[in-house]
Amino acid sequence: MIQVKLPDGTVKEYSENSTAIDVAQSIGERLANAVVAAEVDGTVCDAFRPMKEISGSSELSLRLLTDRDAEALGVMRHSCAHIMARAVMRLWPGIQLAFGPTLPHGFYYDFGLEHTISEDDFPKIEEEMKKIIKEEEPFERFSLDRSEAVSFVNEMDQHSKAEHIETGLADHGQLSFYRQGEFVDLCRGPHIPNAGKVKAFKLLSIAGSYWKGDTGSKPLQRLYGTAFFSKKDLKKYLEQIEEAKRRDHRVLGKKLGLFQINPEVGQGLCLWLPKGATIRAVLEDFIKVELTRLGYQPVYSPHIGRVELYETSGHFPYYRDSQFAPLFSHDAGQLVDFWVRKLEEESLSAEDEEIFFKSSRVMNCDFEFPPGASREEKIEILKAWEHKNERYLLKPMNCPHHAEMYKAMPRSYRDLPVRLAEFGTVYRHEQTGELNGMLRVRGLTQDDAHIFCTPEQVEEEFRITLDLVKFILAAVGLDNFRVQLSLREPGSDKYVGSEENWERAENSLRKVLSDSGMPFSECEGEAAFYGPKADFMVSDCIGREWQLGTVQLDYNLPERFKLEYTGSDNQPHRPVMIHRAPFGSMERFTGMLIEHFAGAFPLWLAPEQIRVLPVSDKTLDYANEVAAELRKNGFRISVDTRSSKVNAKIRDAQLELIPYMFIVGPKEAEQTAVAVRDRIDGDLGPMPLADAIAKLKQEAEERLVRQVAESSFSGIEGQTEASNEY
RNA sequence: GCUAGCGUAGCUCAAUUGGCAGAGCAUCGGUUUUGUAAACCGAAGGUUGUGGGUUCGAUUCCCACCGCUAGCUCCA
Repeated sequence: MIQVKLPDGTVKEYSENSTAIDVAQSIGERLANAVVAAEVDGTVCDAFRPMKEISGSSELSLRLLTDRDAEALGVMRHSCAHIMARAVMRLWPGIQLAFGPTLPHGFYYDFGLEHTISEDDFPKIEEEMKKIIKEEEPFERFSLDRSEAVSFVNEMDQHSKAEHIETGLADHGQLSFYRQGEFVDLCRGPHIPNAGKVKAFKLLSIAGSYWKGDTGSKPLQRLYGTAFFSKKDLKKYLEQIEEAKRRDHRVLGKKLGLFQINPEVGQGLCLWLPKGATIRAVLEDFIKVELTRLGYQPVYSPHIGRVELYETSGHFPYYRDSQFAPLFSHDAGQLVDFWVRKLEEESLSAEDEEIFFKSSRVMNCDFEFPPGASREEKIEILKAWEHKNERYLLKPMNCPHHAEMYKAMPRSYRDLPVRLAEFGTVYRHEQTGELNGMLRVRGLTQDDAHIFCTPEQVEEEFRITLDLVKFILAAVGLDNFRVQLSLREPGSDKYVGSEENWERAENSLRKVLSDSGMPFSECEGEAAFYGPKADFMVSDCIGREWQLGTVQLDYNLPERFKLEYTGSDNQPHRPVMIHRAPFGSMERFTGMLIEHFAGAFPLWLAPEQIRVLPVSDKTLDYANEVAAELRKNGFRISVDTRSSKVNAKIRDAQLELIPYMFIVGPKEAEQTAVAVRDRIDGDLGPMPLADAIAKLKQEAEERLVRQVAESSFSGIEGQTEASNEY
């Protein structure tokens, strides 16, 4: 017998092999039908599996999960992924199963298949899935030991699964499988009792992927879908996706004339149109005031720098693939650069080298190879030539420039921390497929700064910086964020700096984050190679997380640039560098904000804050007087001088999401008043112009955020990347 | 870069099963002088992303390229 404790505290006895469904049965037939999964001793599991097997004890606690429990949704979605794979297998035999995990809003399944699935195939697949669901066949679980499992999956021709058992699951003695009809899959589970529990589902999209994410391995097809316990929930979800599309920053950016990314200008190169540029300028002014308050000093650096600068910092050639190609002042620069790389790769034939050499002569190069020169000697000669000629890189980051500025004068411990700030524009040659509106671009401006401090000051500087990021996010009402503390990967040698420094840095960051009370998670292996970092992950309206602000510790660059300060002991010491960017980049931050506000910016950020609407041409003169007064008070405004009806002018201003309209006619002109219309609350009635100005001035100065479009997805809870697979 | 899909007027979208490319909004010109979400009349706007091919004929079918979108990989 086993003792089962239920959530209400009652304890009941059941026979040895009882399942959660048996327990539900003993309570009532309807409950037994409603059970989707179970939670035994806090672990979500199959409702049809003997509870003792899960708990390992004869005394256990049980929670029955029905369609009202969030945990049940993830279980059902994973079962739906199996059903989808089964349907695809029926339609196109020979499918190679890979992985099929649950996602926050759905699921996917990766598989290899000769036939290329397109969206036209979705109805067919969905039809087959419906058939499977209608049959309500049960899911069954069984385990095999390692050797049995390998031969079992090989018998089924699922060789990827066999490989996974050998590699990824090397430490598992027993492997579990789930069978549903003719479909069997290596899977950790849990699953729903039978396919009939899936009440509403939809295939969403198809994409390419790779076995275990390795681009060098075999390509797979990834089929995305989602499932819910009711048709209503599914419909709601699909409507929310539509809503998310409507507030897409690319759509709004075009409609509101904020920015443009124009193929004629170049991929990923953002053109800030006047209205978008205004928002950016306001944000920059806002942050500049804070930086001055915190003792930062402004600096400027050019958009290009010598390649040698980045060789010193270590960014070249390490990040060569994601940088724009160097600019060479000598015609043969490109040739020699390529030549060196071919020699380094040892992939240059004698004939090709002869062509290179002839070409270099044509291009007036002055180097010679001594007879019988070795590969190394040739590289040395070519590199010496390169160093003699100018090579520039479009600035991929600002740090090396700031490091040089630190070195511009001798530093004493009394001067530290030195905080150098710059809105620095950098260029990165991101892969074409990575580009995404303003959120991922090739030319971006970081609200960058580097703090040079003593090791003892790190903690305090980190704390101040965290507060700054928090303050700035709060100012725009972005409060849906978490901090990710990125640490070393234990045992890896890809990091620079001493063990002691890393230990100290990681502990400092952890301590400050704990003290701050901010929610944070630790992530091993995500650190930069030069130090640990804290990244602000902010959620957008379609549940995507974007890394905005970042604070990073760096022990590497001070070393490479030989930065020093004189300590109180009159000895040279090495400072620590803190890289930080509260917005991340102006592009990404503004893009996020457009979606966050769904284009309806608060008064302090709105590109056009007030529009003056004369009722007719007869009050144009007064409208212009009002406009002059508003401009004098620093507002960004315009006057709608068209000869159309007030209704039309209001409609246009409303659609352009302008926070306030001042409507003026003969009545207002007589009393130096304005009829105020609020974008949110509508007509506020007439008030003296001076009062209206005072009211809006206050609202702008307080940076009041009155309206934040609700996040569409806030209502839907899902597991974050639950991996039901092994 | 990879996989799949898409590309028609400034914008949103029609149409052509291969046979003169069409509407609304925006724009421009006129009429209208207007009170809290769309006044009326008219005009203009296109080598259907680019380049090839098949065809009597291609915007439609085929190929390549460019760009966009979703996802993968990447993000100092």
